Amino acid sequence: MLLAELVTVTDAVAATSSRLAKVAALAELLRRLEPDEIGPAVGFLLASPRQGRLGVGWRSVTSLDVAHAAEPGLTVLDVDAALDRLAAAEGPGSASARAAELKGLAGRATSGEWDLLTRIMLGELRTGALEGVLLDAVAQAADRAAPSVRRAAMLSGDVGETARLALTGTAAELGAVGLQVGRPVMPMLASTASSVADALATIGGPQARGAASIEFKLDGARIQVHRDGDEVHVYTRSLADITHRVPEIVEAARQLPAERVILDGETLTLDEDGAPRPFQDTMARFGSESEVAALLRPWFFDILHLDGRDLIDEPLSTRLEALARVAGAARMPGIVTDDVAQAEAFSRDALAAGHEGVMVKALDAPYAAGRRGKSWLKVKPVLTYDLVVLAVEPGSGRRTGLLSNLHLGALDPMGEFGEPGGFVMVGKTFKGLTDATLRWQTEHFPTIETRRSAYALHVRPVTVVEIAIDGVQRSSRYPGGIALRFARVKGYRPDKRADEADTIQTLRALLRG
DNA sequence: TTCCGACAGTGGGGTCGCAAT
DNA sequence: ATTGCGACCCCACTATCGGAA
Repeated sequence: MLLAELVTVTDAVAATSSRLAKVAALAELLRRLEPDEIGPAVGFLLASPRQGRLGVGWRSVTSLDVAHAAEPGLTVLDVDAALDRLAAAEGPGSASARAAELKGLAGRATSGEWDLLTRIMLGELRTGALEGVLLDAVAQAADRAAPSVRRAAMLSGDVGETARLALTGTAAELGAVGLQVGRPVMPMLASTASSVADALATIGGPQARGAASIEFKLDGARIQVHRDGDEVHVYTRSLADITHRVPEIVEAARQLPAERVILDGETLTLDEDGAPRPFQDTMARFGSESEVAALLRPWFFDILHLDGRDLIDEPLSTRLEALARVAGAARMPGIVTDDVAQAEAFSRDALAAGHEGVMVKALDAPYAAGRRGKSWLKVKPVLTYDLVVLAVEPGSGRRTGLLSNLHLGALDPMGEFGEPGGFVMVGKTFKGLTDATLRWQTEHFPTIETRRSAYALHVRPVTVVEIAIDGVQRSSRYPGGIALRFARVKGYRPDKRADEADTIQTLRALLRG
């Protein structure tokens, strides 16, 4: 198949807001693919090529200057082969080898094809169709039930292979795709609740008769651990195999009293007193190839398979019983209760121990791989501060033409970081903005503009905005030495003056809890 | 007819390894 | 030795479509 056909279809998909129309257009395309084109094409449609990391980012794409082809000629398999060569380049000279490969590809592509190719390589198509819509399209094209396609994709962790199987295999083969020890599963995800009481009410239902599992929520990295005898693999949330980086977790898995097991959990590093280290310190270890002093410790909160028995379709209550037999000291602290006061007390314990908060989970729910449903709710404390807008950046995509991303400053009353009474930038945010707020920003900020830079409109520091954050972290980027974590807008505060804003000292005090 | 679950988009912070400088 | 890039860990929130109620 020609790449140009994907251009036509993805343009059509982007042009309609109807998901049914997107699914129909994608299904029609999928039906026309040859079997060996399905894997590559699905990778393109998800902007997640099957080759994985290509070593190609925004910089390498935009620094190219090539004349494009006048007529389409590239096929899906041509592009797949070019991406193979890009992914294979490493070592000295690899950057120029990749640049040459990119240049060759760009020269063979029409400008429309190159536009699609760059979006594929940069990982964002923005056509309003990703995994969910594409899986529906696969089901439609293959004439299979959507849930069976989705389940196969989630349990195999591989949408491309699932599409190939659905389109070329039998329904029975698709239905036979299941858990396999050693092959990662898309992890189950959580929604957010505003309080433990709310979470318990949601989980327990209107009558709140059902109890829930309340568990510590740790500020670390998600891990999925597979053990088959002495063979152990550790995967990240995005299913990357990081076994070689975490020997201490491999060793811990080998100590478990089970032969074949799949566990879901979280890992982080502790300080000498056994208190959790900041997320940044955990990431320094988790992201590193080399062994350093700080050891990662695993905590397991779920079990998907135990010694020949799949548990994903069992209720959480059954899975927790199995986990209790296997995990020992590596079991995530948790209680089962229907009592709000008891759950809240447990949440306070989690926070007192230095953790993020708690998870509240429905005991009757199966392990819904790849789903972000209401069966798991996270509850974390939210802090709010009044900060001052220093600049605004124009938005992109559906925020094109609107002023979107805010630069936020804290008051510096003593002039520790500049003029007394000035402001120190502590982060940015684009979150929490409604369409109405975006329109208001776009009208308001030009009226107090002081200067424009390449990326932002700088304004007089007079606009106070209430910002919610989860906390602060060390920063080498910002002059105050801290950055906001997960900042989002709660609302503008026209009733407040800038000199009433919260101070950099107040925010810095959060660093040490 | 209204409600709500699921999805996609819009970007934020930091950390690492690696190649180029 | 330093710098810039790419990859990837954490993440909140709003708008929208279309099936469920």
